Amino acid sequence: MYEDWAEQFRLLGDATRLRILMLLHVRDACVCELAALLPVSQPAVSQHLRRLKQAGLVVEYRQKAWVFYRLRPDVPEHIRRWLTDVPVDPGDAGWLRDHHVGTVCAVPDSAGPMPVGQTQT
Amino acid sequence: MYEDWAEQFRLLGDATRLRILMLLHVRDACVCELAALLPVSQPAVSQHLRRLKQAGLVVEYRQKAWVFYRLRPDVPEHIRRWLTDVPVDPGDAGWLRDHHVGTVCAVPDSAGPMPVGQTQT
DNA sequence: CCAAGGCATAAGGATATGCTAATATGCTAA
DNA sequence: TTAGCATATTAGCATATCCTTATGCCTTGG
Repeated sequence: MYEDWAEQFRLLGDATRLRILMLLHVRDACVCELAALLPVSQPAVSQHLRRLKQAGLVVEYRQKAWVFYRLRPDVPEHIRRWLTDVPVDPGDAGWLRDHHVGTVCAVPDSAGPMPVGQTQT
Repeated sequence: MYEDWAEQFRLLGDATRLRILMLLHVRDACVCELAALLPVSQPAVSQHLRRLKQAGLVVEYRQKAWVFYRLRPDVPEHIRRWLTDVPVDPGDAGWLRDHHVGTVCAVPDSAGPMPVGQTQT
């Protein structure tokens, strides 16, 4: 059924949503970071993330006060290829490098995502 | 700019339009054939074809009384890859095999597309 | 030239989509 | 427990999208 495939293309067919995916391709990020970087409101970000989660492209995990999102490691092969064709915005990549949650969202102490096998700096 | 990429994904993000692309991937077809096969009106087919033409994915050429469309041979590499990931509907492929313009559209005499290096049967 | 059919375009309507503002919910830290 | 912030959800709105009907244009064959 072409409708299923069309829906997958449609999922990537929005600039904001596609940008979020590319950002998460660089590194995990929490909602407040994305909302700070993107030119849309926090609810808009949440809604996009919900769609991406329901489509099985991202997963969420809590870290301190924030909810981080990451690209699912087992994203369908073809979708991963499609995303690989899209170049990452250097500005976005730089922003992610130069900021961390504590800087952007102003909360308790400072902490970044440390989900799997990483040692705290 | 992600908007340009999103627009390309959006172009494939409609079941009817995607189906047309997959049909043209099998062989060239004229508007009346597509309108006969697809569950939408002839103007709807025309409008989809116009979008595909404007996006540079297809070209048209006249043959007798009909306007045939074909996939552009120089479609952007990445889009060709994306389309390759989508399986062709066997039913559609069969329909294209079992029908030709004269059968479907009922016009003067019989004739199929004979665009490049082919000899008339 | 005329008639007939293929095709394109225009107009209108129904639905989908993406956003914001307002609000609810949930954690965290004290 | 309570205050404060992060996030999710809801409602409403503006726009985009896709369809149909109506219509005009063009080509073909007589």
